[in-house]
Amino acid sequence: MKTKSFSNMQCSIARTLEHVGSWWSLLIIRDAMMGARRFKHFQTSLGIAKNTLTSRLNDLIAGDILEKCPASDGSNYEEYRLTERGRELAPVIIALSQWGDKWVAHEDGPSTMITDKQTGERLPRVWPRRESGERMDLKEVGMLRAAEAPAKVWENEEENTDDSL
Amino acid sequence: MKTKSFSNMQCSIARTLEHVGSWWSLLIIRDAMMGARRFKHFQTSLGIAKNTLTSRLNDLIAGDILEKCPASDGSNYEEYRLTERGRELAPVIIALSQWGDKWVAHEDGPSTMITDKQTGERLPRVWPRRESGERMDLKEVGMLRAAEAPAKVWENEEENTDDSL
DNA sequence: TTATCCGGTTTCATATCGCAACCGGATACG
DNA sequence: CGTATCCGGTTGCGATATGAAACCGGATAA
Repeated sequence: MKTKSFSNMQCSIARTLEHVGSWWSLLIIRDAMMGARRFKHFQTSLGIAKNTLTSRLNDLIAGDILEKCPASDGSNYEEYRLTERGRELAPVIIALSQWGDKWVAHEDGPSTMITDKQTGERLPRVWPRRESGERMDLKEVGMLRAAEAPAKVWENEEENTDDSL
Repeated sequence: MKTKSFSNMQCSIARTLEHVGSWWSLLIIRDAMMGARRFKHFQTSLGIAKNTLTSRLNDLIAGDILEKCPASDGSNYEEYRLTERGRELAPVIIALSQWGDKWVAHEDGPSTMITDKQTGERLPRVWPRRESGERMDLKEVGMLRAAEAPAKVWENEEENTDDSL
């Protein structure tokens, strides 16, 4: 028996989690975004078992999030680099980081700062906005079932169907 | 032997994943954001095993992401609702959804639309921006180790230390 | 030429998860 | 009132995922 796969679900969130939803994946991607390239970087930074790391790295390569390429330092080894798909996960990583900073901060303060490289300033929170760039209130955001999608099981109930965002 | 915990890590991303990093957590939160309230809603929508769902719901309650409160439909049952902490995970959910829409879309199209309730329009992508609201290029975003944090293991190497975002 | 580093693989014990059966209290039905 | 069904679980079991430690072959360093 396999652990259930999300890949057949139509939902984009489920399909994304199929790629990055296991325990270590997002931390590996975080380290890659912070400059980790080599097996040992990930291994010592994360304290992950080597076989598990091998497995997760291969999954990320199979999902085209990372790619293996010749080491940039001249050695014969290879290194792991983010693909564009991988780099575009930055909003997810940043959102997770900022939520953690606000709600579950470590007593010593955050260990990672997400900044504007030009100014060195910390970025404002990644947040839903209108086309104009204006920040939205969460109450203004709708998460709706697309017309073609199967009905939510809790729809057509007596009460209401508004989402609670 | 337990699966390794992230809670002792200083990194906010790891600390957040401690709450929402297991396979089902974010899908449960997604369903809650789309209006799911009752045990059976989650169970039939996700196709998750009941004991696993019980476990995940209790974890989310322990993490103050969900709370149990009397049912709004007058029955004697209870229902699960997002706390404010939970609602503030919306940027994470939206970022995951939008990444999936772009990179791993289902052939039938996305099943979930994230919209502006006022206009019904789809939201632009959640993305790092400056205080002004201007969208940033990922190359302009820095993910830096805070001064107090332990050094990254790949720092002080011959090559360079710029991150690759 | 020997020792160490690097990036793994293998083996084994434990932990997590899916599945199906069961269960007790609440509700619905006749 | 009596029985059946719904709801929200719990229990037991087998399969999968993970961690720890030992081992390994090729590249590099001394």
